[in-house]
Amino acid sequence: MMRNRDENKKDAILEHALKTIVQKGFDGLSMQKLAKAAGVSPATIYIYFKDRDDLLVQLFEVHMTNYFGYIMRGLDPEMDFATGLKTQWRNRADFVMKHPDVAHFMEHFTYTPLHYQVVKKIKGNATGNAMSRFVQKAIRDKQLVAMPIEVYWSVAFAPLYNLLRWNKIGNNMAGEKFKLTDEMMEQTLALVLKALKP
Amino acid sequence: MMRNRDENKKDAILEHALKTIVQKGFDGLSMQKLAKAAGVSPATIYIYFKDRDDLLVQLFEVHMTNYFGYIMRGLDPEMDFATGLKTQWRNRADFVMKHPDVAHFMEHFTYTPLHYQVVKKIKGNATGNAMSRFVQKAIRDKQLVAMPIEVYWSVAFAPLYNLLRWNKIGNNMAGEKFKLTDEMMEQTLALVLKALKP
DNA sequence: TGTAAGTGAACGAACGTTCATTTATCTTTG
DNA sequence: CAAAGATAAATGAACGTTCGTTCACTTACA
Repeated sequence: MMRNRDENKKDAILEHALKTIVQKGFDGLSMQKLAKAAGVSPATIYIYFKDRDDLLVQLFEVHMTNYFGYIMRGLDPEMDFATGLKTQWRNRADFVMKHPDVAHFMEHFTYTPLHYQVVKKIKGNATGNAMSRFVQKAIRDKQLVAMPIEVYWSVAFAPLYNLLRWNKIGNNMAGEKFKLTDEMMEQTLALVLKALKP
Repeated sequence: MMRNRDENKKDAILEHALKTIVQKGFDGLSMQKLAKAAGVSPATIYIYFKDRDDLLVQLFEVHMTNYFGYIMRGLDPEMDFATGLKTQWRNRADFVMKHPDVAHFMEHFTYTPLHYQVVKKIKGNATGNAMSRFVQKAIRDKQLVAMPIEVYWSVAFAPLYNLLRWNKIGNNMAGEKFKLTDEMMEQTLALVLKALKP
């Protein structure tokens, strides 16, 4: 009776939107140029998205969902703390290295007013729950100092993301050339483990 | 012979630009609305700024310079490591708490294409040099494990900024309500010191 | 053949920027 | 020490362009 939607079109739109935002910023993304780049009519975009904001929010949600799935790979709740943390570091680093534009976009989006309307939706998601259980078990097993989950996350992962960010930019905080090496990442993980272990 | 510029106008323009960007994002900032908000003519903006990009770059540079000055307050190169780090944590936290919009804007700007043209200018600045000397002295005095400056910065400050960011948003990584307490900050600093001390 | 996907052209609004003009304040002059 | 003259600050209106979005219409499939 009715014609099916061509999901390739939606994907093409999202893909080019991501690329443009990373290269030109949010104010460099126009619907008409995006349509041209994705090879569709401007009106087609409005079949798949309510408006520009909806497109941006969906773009973020698609990648966030995908990312949340990725970082839990090979993670076993019965793992000891150090192994589990190392696995999560590897997953997060692999993802960011493989998809630097996606990582850049997701972090950039965080500073956007649109982010506020997404934040509320992610409450009670599977990834957050799994991490929470992992941390609580490690504390119970005396492999991790007792602390609020936010303190844990900040000490455990913020240093990694910072290194990955500088690596993407190619400069450190002083504007000097910077390239992240495996050795540096291992050294940083070791320091983080030293901080967190009892 | 000539009429002097009214620097209050420039300040008003920059101030309202900052506020708008934080509230509406970069694509929410238009020159005509900005002029109206700052109480000047659109043409006046172009006396003080070459174009929109120049305005944004100058806005960033003004606040970055000011911030770099702020975080070095009360910092003595002869301080022992733990005291020096604690001082820098207090300075950075104070600034972000006192000027949350400025901090938000500066971090947001970092993800913008414009940031690339600023990064190169900051090479060899006084703040970077002072921090470098502080770290090298601490290593020499055996108060700090030897490590690249980027690893040091990431472990030393990334957790703090992460907590401050969540505090500003009012949510943690799982979308739950979050408010940063002094106790949490002290606990995090203690963990960081544990990681960095030999 | 009915229905929704998909389109190109067009809408008014808003965009960044500039132009022609006026205004304010400085230096010079008498 | 006031008036004249010079210069750049400051302006409101307007420029052409591009913006997000929609409309009237065609196309393709169930």
